[in-house]
Amino acid sequence: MIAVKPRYQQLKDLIIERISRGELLPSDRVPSENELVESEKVSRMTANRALRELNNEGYVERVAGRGTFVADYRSRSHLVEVHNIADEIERRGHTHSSQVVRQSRQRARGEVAKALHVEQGTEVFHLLLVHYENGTPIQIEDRHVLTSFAPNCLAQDFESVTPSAYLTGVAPLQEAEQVVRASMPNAAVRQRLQIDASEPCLVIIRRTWSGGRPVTFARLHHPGSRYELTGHYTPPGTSRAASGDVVRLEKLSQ
Amino acid sequence: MIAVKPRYQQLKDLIIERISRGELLPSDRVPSENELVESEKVSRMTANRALRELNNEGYVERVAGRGTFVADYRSRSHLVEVHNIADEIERRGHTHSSQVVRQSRQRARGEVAKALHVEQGTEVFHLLLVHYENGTPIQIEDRHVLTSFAPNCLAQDFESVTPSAYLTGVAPLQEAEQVVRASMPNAAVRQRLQIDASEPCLVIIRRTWSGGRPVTFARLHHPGSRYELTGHYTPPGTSRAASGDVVRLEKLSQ
DNA sequence: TGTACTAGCCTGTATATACAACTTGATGAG
DNA sequence: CTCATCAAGTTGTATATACAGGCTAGTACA
Repeated sequence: MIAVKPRYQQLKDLIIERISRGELLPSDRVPSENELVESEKVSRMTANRALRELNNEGYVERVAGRGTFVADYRSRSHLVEVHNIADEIERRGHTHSSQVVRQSRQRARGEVAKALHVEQGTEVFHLLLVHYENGTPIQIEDRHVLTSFAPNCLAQDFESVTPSAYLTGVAPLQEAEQVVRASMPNAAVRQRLQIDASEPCLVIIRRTWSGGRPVTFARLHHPGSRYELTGHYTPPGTSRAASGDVVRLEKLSQ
Repeated sequence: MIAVKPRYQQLKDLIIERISRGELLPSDRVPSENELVESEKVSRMTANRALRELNNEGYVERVAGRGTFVADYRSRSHLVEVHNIADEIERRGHTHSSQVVRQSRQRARGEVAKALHVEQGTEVFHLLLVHYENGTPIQIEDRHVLTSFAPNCLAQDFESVTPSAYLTGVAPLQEAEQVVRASMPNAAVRQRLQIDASEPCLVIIRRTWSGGRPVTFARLHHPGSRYELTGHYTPPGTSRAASGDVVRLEKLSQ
């Protein structure tokens, strides 16, 4: 990277930097175009391009006549397709509840240490909880979190605020990796999900990054008969098809 | 939509229109900024904004000094996360092969008709094939295609070109919806995938749209022990993390 | 013939300017 | 006190202009 970056990109980097170091928080006001013209000695069109692109990319929200504001992490998380199970259930009009099974400090071993890029034996938080939809178990969340990322993780009441919601509130999750597989659960999982030995699980293994390093590692087990993962993809720039047009796929006989 | 669209958006719509009606094909040259200045009576900056945004959105590729060209549908398909199983296998350095089980016309019934938004009994193409990775079955592709979308579907040799590759070549797939679930396969599926009765399947049910309506409907069965779905998400505008940094998750003991 | 060079087109960026539309808060009239 | 109006600041768009740098084809030169 010997070549100097273009001016508008420098402005974008500057603002992204301020956001990701927590200097600018969600809904905070970002310098206006004219203020950037003053402070950064650029033309208004250059400042406009920087802010416009940050808007397209979901970092900020712009309101004509008011200004530019840091976007809520939550509204940006759809980019990452990281669904919050509680929101998902609420959206279906059902009631969500959860039960914390374990909430402790633990030494990271094996794949947990590897996934989080830390030395074997490093202290991490370990959360184990079961999520219920209308009282029926729908997900086991087995999550490890870097202690440096969320220092007061032990004090949280994760039965009222889900770990996912809490973590996206602590800092923006900038990157995510997930693996989805189908597998037969062991006895402990079966018991917690209240399923019998013949039912498979949909398992999601997910790592999320913040500030350039992995900060959480989660294994999510779902009963195959009660949960499915849905995704809808439209290329950007297309006028959105009315989502009412999307017909819910019915249960398949196969 | 009473308000007139901004000029740059009109230009974008114009070009997207030409692309999606097949007037402009992949790698075709798109009018240059100066040509748009002439023909559409706009300033060069407005033409620049239109083409630049189309580039960001993956519709076109721009090369300084040469011009602007329609992007290959394939390079855009990552947006849709529609992986071509053959490419995926090749990327792992393995060999892909496939066997056509059925390739016929059929009358759409039940959920197929519903999914494709056609009347019960409408003629559609039905494809059933098995994909192999190094000779081991890895996917059953059970796909229905609108006859109007791909008229010469029966003449295709789908053992040399996968349906996915063929269909993205026919026209750009503009929208996709997929559902992922874990379920126990029936005997027919078990036999084709060469798995025993205790192994679950990862099932992907996918509809893709083109020109505003659903054109294909596919059910993809994978052996749970041999296939997993991976996804990696980065918000746009971030300088890409070196992908070598992404550590492959190892098999979990559960 | 072959090679070097250049003119001309292209994208990429940056600036200055202009006007429209929206929002908010202050100001002034009733 | 209340309401209408207005001024100032903000984003959104559009234009004209300028220069840098990449690419290509054709031309001039050896």
